[in-house]
Formats: sequence, structure tokens, C-alpha cells
Amino acid sequence: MSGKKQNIPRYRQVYEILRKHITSGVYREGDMLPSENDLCQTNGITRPTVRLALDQLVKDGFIKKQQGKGSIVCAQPKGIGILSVAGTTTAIGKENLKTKILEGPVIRKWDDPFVFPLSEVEKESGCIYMERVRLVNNKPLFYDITFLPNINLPRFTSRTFENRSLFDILRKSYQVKVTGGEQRLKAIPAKGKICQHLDVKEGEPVLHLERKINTNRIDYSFYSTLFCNTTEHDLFGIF
Amino acid sequence: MSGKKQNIPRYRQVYEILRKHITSGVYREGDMLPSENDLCQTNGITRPTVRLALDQLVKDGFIKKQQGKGSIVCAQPKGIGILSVAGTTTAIGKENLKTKILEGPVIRKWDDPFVFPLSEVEKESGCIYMERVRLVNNKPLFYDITFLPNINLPRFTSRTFENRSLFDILRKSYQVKVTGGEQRLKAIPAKGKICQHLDVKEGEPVLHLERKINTNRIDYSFYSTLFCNTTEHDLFGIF
DNA sequence: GAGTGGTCTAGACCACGCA
DNA sequence: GCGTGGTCTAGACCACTCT
Repeated sequence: MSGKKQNIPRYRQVYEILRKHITSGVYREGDMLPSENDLCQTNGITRPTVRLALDQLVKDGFIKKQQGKGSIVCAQPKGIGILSVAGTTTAIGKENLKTKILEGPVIRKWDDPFVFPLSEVEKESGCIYMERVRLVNNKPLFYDITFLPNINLPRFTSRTFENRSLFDILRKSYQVKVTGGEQRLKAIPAKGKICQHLDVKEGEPVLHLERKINTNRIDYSFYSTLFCNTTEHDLFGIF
Repeated sequence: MSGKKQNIPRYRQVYEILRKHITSGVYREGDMLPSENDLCQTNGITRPTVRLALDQLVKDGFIKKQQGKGSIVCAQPKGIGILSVAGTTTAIGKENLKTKILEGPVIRKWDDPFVFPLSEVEKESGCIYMERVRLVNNKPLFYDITFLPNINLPRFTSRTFENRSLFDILRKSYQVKVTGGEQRLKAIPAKGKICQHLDVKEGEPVLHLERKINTNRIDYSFYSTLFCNTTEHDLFGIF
């Protein structure tokens, strides 16, 4: 019917349903989810498919499983879920997060050398550059510098990013979905722009993350340099 | 025959084989792994089982998959893989890592309040306490404070931990396997013991991790407070 | 013993990349 | 067109937990 063939897999649909039920409070911390066999019947699918959905929920920290008992809903983390796969906006929740654009998006050359190795295609295409500050309760928490290869993202630089999730824009407008990535992190003393944008004193410790973010497009990754003021909020992750 | 029923699942065995082949250089960065169908035949198992093994390799960052092409061996990270599931010793490699015991293991009471919420059983049992420093190339990298619930770990306090992996000892001597966990991290200024053990100046930024580590034993988790000097090595993780 | 999750088989069809 | 990985079915047996 419509122009696109969406075809969301069944296990993903079930994942989204259960996730929504957990985050919206239908199931609360400590509750048991329906058994795998129940979920088969109510969703009209077989156990391997149900298990794919549950595996994802485990991976994302929403439930834990116990053989012989069932699937138990976990407490939702109160920290900042930046280390997991979701973008910052989804991790913190739209309500409390504001985004201020400092610069861009503009097209320019890549830094040379760049933190991560770049392919020839990436180098030739140039890069879309953005600087943003993310605020929680109106206090700056992240200073985020984003680098996207300038490949097949029409009209990207004329879009509005103020208070919007980059991940959402990529997914909804360009069908680019984040599938994972890698990151390096260290503690550094704040200086220069970092002090200014994060509102911290010179020399104060801040978290420094370098991330490579992979997508469903083959050979399309983008990059993010992130400075985080962790005096009030910890970063949170599961493994 | 023997006293224990080990019964390592087939997908785990295949995972270990492939992992060893990758880390030992049989497959190198950029190489294609055999196709899933090939792996079915050579290992005498079916595709869902092969896929479980490959999924784990993807999760641990050894391979990436591309529909229509195959499974590609990734570059092995050069950073410190502390954010993934393996213990520190396996993450860095035994060759370069030394462990110095500063204190313990001794049995004592839990800090009150403790960083993570504790169950009644955990509180009553008391805690096994250890302080260790991990050195890479003879330079201190981690200052690690470990808290284990004192539940069913006979003779634990009289074991030798010098230059040995805690995860290995737990697995081999007590059949306690690490299945995952959660962590909070922040950048803090070094002071007191941290300066001393990590050999950094007062006020120098260090990484501070608080980890809860879950195991295959129901209701058995242990805890680790970790300070890391990231001036020379980054921490590395995939997501 | 009944119910749960853990593992596994033996097939099937589809979407994607490449020659 | 062919081989690849992605998804899914319809069963099976086992180990574990609870009663």
C-alpha cells in the first residue's frame, strides 16, 4: 500500500509491546512476566520467537530470567543510560532533557588524523559537524561533538535539531537505525570550551567518551565526542 | 562418571572454539568466518544453535555480520575491555597484567549504607573484603575494592589471589560464573589512598566505577569499586 | 508432579549482496 | 541465480523451582 515495505519482525513487535508495558507500569518491579508459553499463545508465535524478544529485554536490562521460575521485571535504572544502545534523549527521557545547538550542522573536512580510522569513501565525502550541549534540569550535562559522514543525507544541514533526538531524526527521516558501536572513555581535567559549555571549573574532572556508532546501513557509521559532567549524575550501563 | 555433571551446551562449545580461533590468529581481522551452514556441518548442529554461538561473538565484539555476505572478524580492541563481561585479567591478557593484594580477603561487615541495595541474607552473612591493585607494564592501572557476600564459599579467605583472576577462581573452584551486571561511572579527583595506590597526584582526574556483578547462582551477586588511571590507557567497551 | 526456562532439531521462506 | 544471513514454525527433551 504505502511506498515503503516496513516489515517489522514479530519478535521486535513483541519486544516493543512488553517494553511499553514495563515502562508504563502495567508490570512493576518484581512482577513476573507471563510465561514463555503464555506469550506464545497470546501473540500467536512460537517459543524461539518469544525468546528472541525476551533476550532483547534481558540485554536492555528490563527483565531477568530464572530457570524454573520465570521472567522477573527489574528496577529501572535511575542513572543516565548513555552506555547502552539508545541515544541520549531516549535514555534520559524527553521531559528532562533539553538540547542547545552550539554550532552546525555544517559540512567541513574531517580532522586529520581522526580519532577512529576512516574509510576512503568517508574521507572524500567530508563530514557533517555539530556541537551540542544537553541540559538536564537546565544544568549542562553533556557537551557533544558529532561527526557524520556526508553520504546520502539530503537536506540534513537545514533540519532543526534544537530539543530533538539525533537518533530519531536519522531513523524517521533517513531510515538509518543505530545497531551498536564502540566507545573509549577516560577521565580528564576540564579546560577551555569544556569548562565554558559544561559550567565547570578549570581542572575539574570530567568524563571523556569517544564513540563510534554503527548503523543498519552497511559501511555507514558516525562518530561522537562527548564530555560529561558527572558531579551530579553518574553514567549507567549494563553488561 | 565424575562427581559433577558439567554439560556445557553445544552453542557455548562452538563459541569457545571460534573465539579461540580468532584470538589465536587462525582468522584475522577482515577475514570471513565460515558460513552458518558450513558451521552446522562441521560441528554437527543446526542453524539456530550456530546462530546462538555467533550472536555471542557479535555481542563480545569479535565479529560483525552482514546479511548477504557473512560474518566478518573484527579488529581486536587495543584498549582495556573492562566494560564488557569478561574479568579484567581476561580482558587485558595475562601476560601484561599483574595483581598485587593490598588487603584481605578478610571477613567483615558490610558498609552501611552500601552503594547497592543488599538483601537481608547478604547483610546477615557479612562480606568478604579485598583490596587489590592491577598493574600493566608494572604501572598501576586499577585500584580495585571487591565485596563478596560470605555465602557458601568454603576456604575462600585462605586462597591465593596474587596474580590470579578472581573470575577464574570463582568459576573453577566454586562453579560461580559471571553472567552480567550493572555499573555506574564518573570522573573524580584523586585523593588519599587512590593517589597512593594509583601513583597519581592529588586532584588528578581518575575514573570511578561502581559495579554490581551477577552470577549464575540465583541471588548471588558481588560488588566492586574500581578506580582507574586513564592517562595512558582508555577503557573500552562495545554496545 | 506440574510448570518454568534452557537447549536443540529439522525443516521453511525471505531479504540482501554479489557475480 | 546463488549463497548469505534474518526470521519463523512445530515440535522435542532436559534442568530447575515450587508445592
